Amino acid sequence: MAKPGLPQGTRDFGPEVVRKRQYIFNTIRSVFELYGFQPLETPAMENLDTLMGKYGEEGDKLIFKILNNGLDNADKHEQARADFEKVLEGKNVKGLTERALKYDLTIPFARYVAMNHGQLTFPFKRYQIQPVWRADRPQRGRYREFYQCDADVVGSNSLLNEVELANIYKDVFDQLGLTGFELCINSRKILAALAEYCGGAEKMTDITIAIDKLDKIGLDKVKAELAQRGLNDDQINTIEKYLGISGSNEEKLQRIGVLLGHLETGKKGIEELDFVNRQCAGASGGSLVIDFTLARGLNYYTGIIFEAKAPATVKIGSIGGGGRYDDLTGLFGVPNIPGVGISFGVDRIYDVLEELNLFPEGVYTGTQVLFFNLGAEESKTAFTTMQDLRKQGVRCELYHEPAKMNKQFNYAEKKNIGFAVIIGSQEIQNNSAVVKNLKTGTQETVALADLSNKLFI
RNA sequence: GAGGUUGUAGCUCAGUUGGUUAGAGCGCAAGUUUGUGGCACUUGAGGUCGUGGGUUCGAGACCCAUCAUCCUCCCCA
Repeated sequence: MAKPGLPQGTRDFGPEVVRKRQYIFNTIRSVFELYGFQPLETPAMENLDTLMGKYGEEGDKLIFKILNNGLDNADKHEQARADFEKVLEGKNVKGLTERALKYDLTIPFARYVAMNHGQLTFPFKRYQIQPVWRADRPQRGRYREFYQCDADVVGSNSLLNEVELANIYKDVFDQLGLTGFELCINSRKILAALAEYCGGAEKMTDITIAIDKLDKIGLDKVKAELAQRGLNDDQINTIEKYLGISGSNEEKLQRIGVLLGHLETGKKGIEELDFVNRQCAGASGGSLVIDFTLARGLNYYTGIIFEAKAPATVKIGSIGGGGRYDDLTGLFGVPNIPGVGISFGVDRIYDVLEELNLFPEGVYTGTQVLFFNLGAEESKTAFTTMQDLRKQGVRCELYHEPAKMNKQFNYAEKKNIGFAVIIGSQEIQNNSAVVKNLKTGTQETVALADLSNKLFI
């Protein structure tokens, strides 16, 4: 028999880990609900052509494709072989792969909105917490299956939505105790204006990809990359000026105005940032940072973009991101539905909380009371007593077989159970039970009838 | 897609320039203790050294291949 194993980049989650993950999910979900977002779920798989071409050239390569069933059918052999030849040339063929695992939650959501826009009440605010898959090479903080938690508002152009989303980030990270996170914000319009100003509007993607790496590789390497991507010295000098902008949010806005304020798109972008910055200043404190180097890879963003960064001490980088897309459903034939959304990367948030030791004690609690099993007769009484407690909402279990107390204590210890209820022959005679607090070691004898009045915490 | 790292007990890892019977800690089981745990002590179980070839009198160690893993780049959460 082959050794059991997991597909690369996937993980099992044991009981403790699930509890901790649930803690994160619940925190995020409750904040989403608090802001009036409604839940949505979409299938694990989508039609391949729903996904292809939405994430850029690199993204297409990272989509997990699903091999069609029934290819071994003799009638289809010839067609399958021909199709395979095409795949070897790097093409996608419906005959072989019609479906794919979803790559993110935004495109499936756009597909859903496009299919249901007639029935939806706009603005439609939905949140979605589901796994997504990427055929990436796994490494630190990067998996092939991971969860995203998205919240999007579609059908509204108001920048108030951006403000709300920024505050959701703050609320969630505050509740998780993750002080020191940074919410970086920029506008694609400013990036577009920069490209336009350089005289290379069509080079916007090249420019954004390069400058996004500034904090990672440094100015010199960014300039080298810009040159390699076909920008001339003049253009690079302008970009260097742009990247050199620093100071407080207000100072940055003032300085970018000098550089790009004369351009229509630039002016708009600055107004957007200014509005969000002002609105958040009171509410969300100092966590909002205007960062002109923030670019984000996904092509469909058109306005404000967000990126939540873990505290610098944890070298894990982005723990969430999002932005505005003016015409997402246009890709699916339904134009003029604007939207803005954000995403939390739970797997990375988990790693950050773990590293900073921020999980609260409470997440580890499971069973509250272990009933000892001291024999066939004794365990009958224990069982009925236990069922009474369960009706009161106390989480209980009965040791699965008669055993030495030693063993049963150890079991309780391992499972971090707070109380033992011991019912032996003596207790049965007196209609009582011994309740022992396993943390403190103190114990008392309680009448069976009074047991349900006890608080096992 | 490119580059590198590591694979030895359930887990974390030692294992010298190639040499007889492959070790430790933790965990597990039993006992000291037949109704009171955590500690301590004693004893025990558990390995085809990732897999397949090769070099050698002799390979856990050296060579080749292969699989897996983790990490870096690309890109991303």
